[in-house]
Formats: sequence, structure tokens, C-alpha cells
Amino acid sequence: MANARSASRALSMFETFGAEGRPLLLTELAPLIDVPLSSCHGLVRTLLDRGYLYALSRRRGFYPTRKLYTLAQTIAAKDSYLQRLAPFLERLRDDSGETVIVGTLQGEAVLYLEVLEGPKTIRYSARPGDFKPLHSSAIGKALLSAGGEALWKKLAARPLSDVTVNTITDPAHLRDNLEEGARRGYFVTRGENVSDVTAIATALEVEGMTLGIAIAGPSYRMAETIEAQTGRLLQARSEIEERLG
Amino acid sequence: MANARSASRALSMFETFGAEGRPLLLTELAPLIDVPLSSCHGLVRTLLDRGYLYALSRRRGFYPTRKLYTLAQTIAAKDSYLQRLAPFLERLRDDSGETVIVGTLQGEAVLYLEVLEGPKTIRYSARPGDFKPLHSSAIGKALLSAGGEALWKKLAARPLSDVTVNTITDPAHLRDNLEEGARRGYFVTRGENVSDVTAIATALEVEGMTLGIAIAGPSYRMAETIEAQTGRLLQARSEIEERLG
DNA sequence: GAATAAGTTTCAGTATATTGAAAGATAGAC
DNA sequence: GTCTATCTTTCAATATACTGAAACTTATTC
Repeated sequence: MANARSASRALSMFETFGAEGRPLLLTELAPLIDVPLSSCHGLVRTLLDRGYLYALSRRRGFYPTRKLYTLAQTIAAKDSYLQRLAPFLERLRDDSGETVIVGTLQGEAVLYLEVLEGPKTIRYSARPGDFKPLHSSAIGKALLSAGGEALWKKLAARPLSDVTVNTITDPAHLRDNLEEGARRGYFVTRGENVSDVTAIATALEVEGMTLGIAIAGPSYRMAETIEAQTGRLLQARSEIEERLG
Repeated sequence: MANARSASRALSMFETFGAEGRPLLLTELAPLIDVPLSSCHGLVRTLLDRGYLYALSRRRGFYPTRKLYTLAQTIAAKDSYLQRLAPFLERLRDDSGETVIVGTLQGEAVLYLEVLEGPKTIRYSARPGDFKPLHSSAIGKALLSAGGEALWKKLAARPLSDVTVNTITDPAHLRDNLEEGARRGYFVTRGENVSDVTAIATALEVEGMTLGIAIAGPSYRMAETIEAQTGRLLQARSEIEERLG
């Protein structure tokens, strides 16, 4: 995948501004996004011309305008698909007190579509757009199980990476784990994706799209409450499938 | 300007999603952003791979994830330059009851950096990232006057476009208008940029950067209150330059 | 105020992203 | 269950965006 290069670079640029959080000179920006100076200049010029970047007074660098923000706001506000899920997810977050996540299969990974972080100070924290491995995340397991033999074969073609020390890297072991989850109706990861994090997940269909929905939190808290949390999760799934199916 | 093509296309794509507000099929998206299907495919693939787009169930198209939104939020929250201006601008908007705008010179146009829309139903409405002509907008006149002879020459090299029927298109007339504004300390447009809109603006320096700040509203309302509004505008300028200079 | 350093811009050759056309999937119709 | 229309993906030729080096600015130092 080497096409749309400058599009990818533009995203890197915005991500860099987000990470640095301050105006950047061309000569600072170029190495940060690993782009030759002259190419970076062309990219910056394009974004200036389109109103996505503004130049501070000479020699003081550039920063994104609010144009990207208002655009992203408009886009997010019109995502009717996720919007319809929102009330159910909010309730689940409030009832569980933990972070609630919606993910989908993208390529051979889970793509997080929505993350509603719980109210606690110590909580599972992630962002929409993050990718997680199929074999180590709770949603990943749920989607893997729902994805059938074809998906399993794609995944098993390569060795399973060890994300943490607890990650299941043996295919046979993972298969057992998935079958167990399928029997129970929900899937669990205990520190397999992030140390000290336990998550439970299940798959569901909304308007023909297969989603994974999860409750995730620190293992010490999840351990005590896992039965109640599982009840809430499965309850939410039923409600969503019934109302939105 | 023909470089960074795919970056520009990616922006067009996001703008199209914002305008359409619904998932789009590849075959819908490609003509909307005027890109060949195969190129559009490459672009979409890149954005999928980076987590900025998600695919609905097969054949139901794509839509941006919230990743762009959270990123833009982070970036906007860290714009310390505009952030420092915010309290002054908010006060000005509240006191004037009209839309307050901050713009800067970008190329040969005004780039809107911040727009705080007034509370009234009929109000001047615009977005950050918008470009406005130098010769017909109030901020444009303020920046044009501040920009000196060099800027004037660049502008006068081409004929002045007639944005509305009231736009001043005669350079000599415009010069008089600018001189008058420079004497008074503020610049006015009466339906020259948008019919029925009157705006007043002045230039100021904040941390070495020349900005234009404006109050804009429907002419019928601005006509009655222009003296009070001008007082507020110039007051705000003094305060900002004194505190942030 | 001259010299120096730092940042910005330009340009032609070249690597490479883009394209059109055709093959490959997939969902729904019959 | 087969067919058909529609959408998606691939691929090699080509147009073009990218690069490196050098010139040009503009701020800062001495």
C-alpha cells in the first residue's frame, strides 16, 4: 500500500500537530512526519490554500485552523448509524460504570468505532479509529467467532503475535477459547491485550453490519463484577438487536 | 498548485461526507469528488487502513470514523494563540449581540480563523477556514490598509471582482475608501461582500501577527447601532493589544 | 550595519502514484 | 439455484508529484 501518499502524509501532519500541540516550523514539521523539506513545503502550501492551516507571523510556523474541527463536527453529527446506537451504549456505560466500546472488523483487525469511557479515574481508555488485534482483544474474539472459518484461516496463516505475556499465541488454545466463548455467548480477555485489563464482548448485527460491543476495565474491578457486567452486556445486545436489528 | 493531489482529494472527500451526511458507495463518492474510480479506491483504502473511514456492511458504503473528530478536537483545544483571544472575542460577541470574526492575511485573501456567531436568528454566519476577498470584506480592508503599498500593488495587478452589486471595483474609489477607514481607525463594508450585510473591522497586532477583527450583522440592524458597535470594537482592540500585544 | 545563520522557495530529473480497462466478487431477482 | 446487474479490485502503462540541491529571503549576532 503505497498510494495516496500525500493524503497519508496530511493525516500524519494533523496527528503531529495534535501530539505537539503548538505551531510548527516547516523545518520542524518535515522531520517529524519523515517527509523531505521540499515535499513538506508543497503539502503545507496545499493545506494553506485550502484553509486548513494558517501561518503565524513570519518565521513562527503554522497551525491547523478550526476548519478541520468544524468539518469533523459536522461529519460526526451526521453519523446516523452510530447515533442510533448511542442511547443504548450510554446506558450500558452508566450501568456498568466502565468503558464501553463498539468495534467492527476492518481487514484482519478490530477497528474501534465508538468509545464511551467510564466515569472512574482508573478506566480503560482508547479512541475511535484505534486498531486492535483480533486474537487478543475481547471484541476481536467475538468478531473472530462470528467471522467463521474463512476469517480464521486468514488469521491462522500467520503466527499470533504476543501482545502481552498473557496473549494466547497457540492457535489450538485460541480455538478452544473461542468455542468456549461461543457456547457462553460472550468472550473474555484477561490481560491478553493490555496488562491488567479485563474485557467482555459479544457480537451483534445492526442493519446487516456485524459489530462487537465490549465492556472493559481494570482486572481487579472487573473480576468482582464480571457476572453482573456480563448480564448487562447481553441485555444491551438483546435490546439493540430487537430495536435496531 | 498541483502537488499533494491525494491530500487535497482526501479533504474533498471529508468535505463531501460532511455535505452528504450519509455513507457513500465508492461509485457514488468518485464522481462527487471528481476522481477516477480506481484512484478513489486507492484513497479510500488508505483512509480505511489508517482508521479514518469505516466500511458499513458490504455494499452499503463508507463513512468517516470519529477518529478525525477526536483528532480535530485535540488540535483545536491546543491552539493557544486563538485560545488567548477567546475571552475578549466572547465578550465582544455578547456585548454587540452580533457575529464576531477574526481573520488574517493568507495569500491575497482573508482567511477566517475564528467565527463566534451572534445569538440572533438572523445573523452573519460563516466558518473558520473560509476565504474572503480583500477588497470587499471589512477585515480585508483593514488588512489591506495595514499591509502597505506592496500588498496594494499585488491586489491592483488584477481587476477587482464584483462580489455583489455594491462591491467597490474601481481601484481609485477603493483607495479613497481605505484612506477614510485609516483616518477613522476602522473599516466598513455595506453589502459589498454579502448583500444586506454590514460589517466593521479593524486591524491589530497580537504576538507579532497582524489580525483583523470584525463585527458583522444584517445591515438593517447594524445601521442603527453602528456607533455603539464601533466603540465596542475599538475598545476590544485596545484591550487585546494591551494585554496580549 | 555587515556578516552570519536559519528558514523558505524554486526547478528539472526521476521515482512513483494514478489511471483506464478488464476481471473478479457479491447481492438480489427470477 | 442460476442469472444478472452492480460494485469492487487488480494491473501495467503513463502522466505527474516528489525530490535534492542550490538560490533566495529574512532575522539575529557581532
